[in-house]
Amino acid sequence: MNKTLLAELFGQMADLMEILGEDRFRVISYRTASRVVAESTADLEALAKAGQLQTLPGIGKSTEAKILEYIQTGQIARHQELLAKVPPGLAGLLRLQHLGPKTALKLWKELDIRSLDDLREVLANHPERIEDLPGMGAKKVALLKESAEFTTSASGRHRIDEALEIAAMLESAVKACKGVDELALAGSARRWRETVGDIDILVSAGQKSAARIMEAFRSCQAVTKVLAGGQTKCSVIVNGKVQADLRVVGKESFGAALQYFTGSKDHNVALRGIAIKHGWKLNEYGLFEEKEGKQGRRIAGADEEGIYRKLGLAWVPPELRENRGEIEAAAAGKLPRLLEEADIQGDLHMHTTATDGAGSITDMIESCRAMGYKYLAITDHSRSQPQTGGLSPKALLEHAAAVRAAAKDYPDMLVLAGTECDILKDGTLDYPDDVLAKLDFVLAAPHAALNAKGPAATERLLRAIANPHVHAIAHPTGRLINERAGMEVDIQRICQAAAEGGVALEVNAHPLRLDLRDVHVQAAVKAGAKLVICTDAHTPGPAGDLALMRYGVATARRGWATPDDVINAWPAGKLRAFLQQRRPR
DNA sequence: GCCGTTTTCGGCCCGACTGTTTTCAGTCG
Repeated sequence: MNKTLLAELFGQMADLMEILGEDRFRVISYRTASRVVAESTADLEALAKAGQLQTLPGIGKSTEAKILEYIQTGQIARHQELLAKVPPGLAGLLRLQHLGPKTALKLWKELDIRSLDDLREVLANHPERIEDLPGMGAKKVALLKESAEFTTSASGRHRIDEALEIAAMLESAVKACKGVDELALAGSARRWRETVGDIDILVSAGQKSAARIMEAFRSCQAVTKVLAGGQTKCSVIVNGKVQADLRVVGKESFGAALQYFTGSKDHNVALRGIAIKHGWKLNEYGLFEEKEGKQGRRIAGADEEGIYRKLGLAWVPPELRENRGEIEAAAAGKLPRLLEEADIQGDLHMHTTATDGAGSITDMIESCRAMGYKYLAITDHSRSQPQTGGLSPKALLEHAAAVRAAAKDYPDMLVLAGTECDILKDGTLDYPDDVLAKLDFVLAAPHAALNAKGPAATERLLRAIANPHVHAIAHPTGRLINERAGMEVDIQRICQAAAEGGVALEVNAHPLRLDLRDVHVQAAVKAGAKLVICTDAHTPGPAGDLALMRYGVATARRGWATPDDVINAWPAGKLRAFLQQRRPR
């Protein structure tokens, strides 16, 4: 069964139902089902067999029946019914900005527009037909033209590192403005999601300064277009591709606005539900008492902590705000002490000039020392990666000797001679066991045949985990964000095997990889598997690739990882003991 | 369609901005 396809199916059903004007809460249910299926790390078929699907939040009787139907027949009758009522391409119109379900319905019924291509054709040749529809006009047509173009050229989500770079530029421009009291990054960037749809910046300032701050924001050099600009809110496009929003609120509302605009939406909806139970109302201006349906006294709002406290919750780190159990944990005082960047004691995945790295062995040791690390591992590529200059067994052993020789000059550092050894297609390793046995640290990693799905991909990793010389699996799925989906594996089996075998799973910190991803980390933590967070550095210097550690730490935090779960947050002695228990006796 | 320390029925988050309007509907986050 394909989870991604099932999730898309539920999403498309929601779109079609929305166009048909069906009950909006029912539509929300289908969107929830889509998200839960997409994010689930559980084996849905096993859950289905056990009659346990309804234990998933947001999955009830009706959705369970539809999942069962999908497993058995590969389709859902209700989906087919919807497709019979609405042209399937119509849902594609909803991807456009300024075009929602009502407009899509109107375009179809009045002008027989059935797809994005149809819409483009009419916009190009007969725009007056759209302009003359009730509720439409010249400006609306111009907006649609623009978003039809934008959707092909520059839509979608942007990598977190790219988003943070743009955010920093915007922040410094706004910060320089007089009258800015507080400034913070909000949205999914503050939550450190792996991709960001748009950048949200929040400022507190007096009313008199708001207009000037807006102006500073929209006149930033990199701003290529202003989408909207009101009294308190301004939306722009930066570098022709990334949307950024600025909101200005009063000081008394800054915490409420920060909470509100940080999201996620699901987290906020749950918080609002708690407020309602108390007879209060929560919005971006504060937490308010309500009297006879009217907004009463503000009881919190200046800072986030106050809002969570009033609602009976511990303050929730932004990385956890996805409504994946953090609210229950915050209510019970059981939020984990999340891993922090300062906990990291070393980096165990990096390359040198021996293969495709840019620094020498000593460059990398010096760089790690400058990072304040206590240990590192040099892990160059194996022979099946000829494009990287992968090492033959003989070259590998010579390289290991060179690493150990260099390490003698650094008695304060633990330097491990290692490898990033290919996991071949059948799950065997690129070096024989007797070669691997001579190393201090063996990272095994899949590099080729990365579009494998199902049991074969899972078995491949399980076989690598079973090798007694392997200490950790690097970038286990091989996905590249926005470029390659990677292997679809049964993550729960992988985590189980890793936990039992004492093999760590890497959270590759490169913002192109972030592999394991957040929900996989959460599955690993739950299974008791240990993690190792590494940068896969190919350049030396504390400002080079080694500095990417923060993305890995953030991803681990999003998966609820504590320092105890992460072997390179441990002291050197404990790490050594962990690695040595793998040695076959 | 889901869900339940007020509920198995009756709720389900809330406000800003825009365009086409003349008090509001649609879209967005």
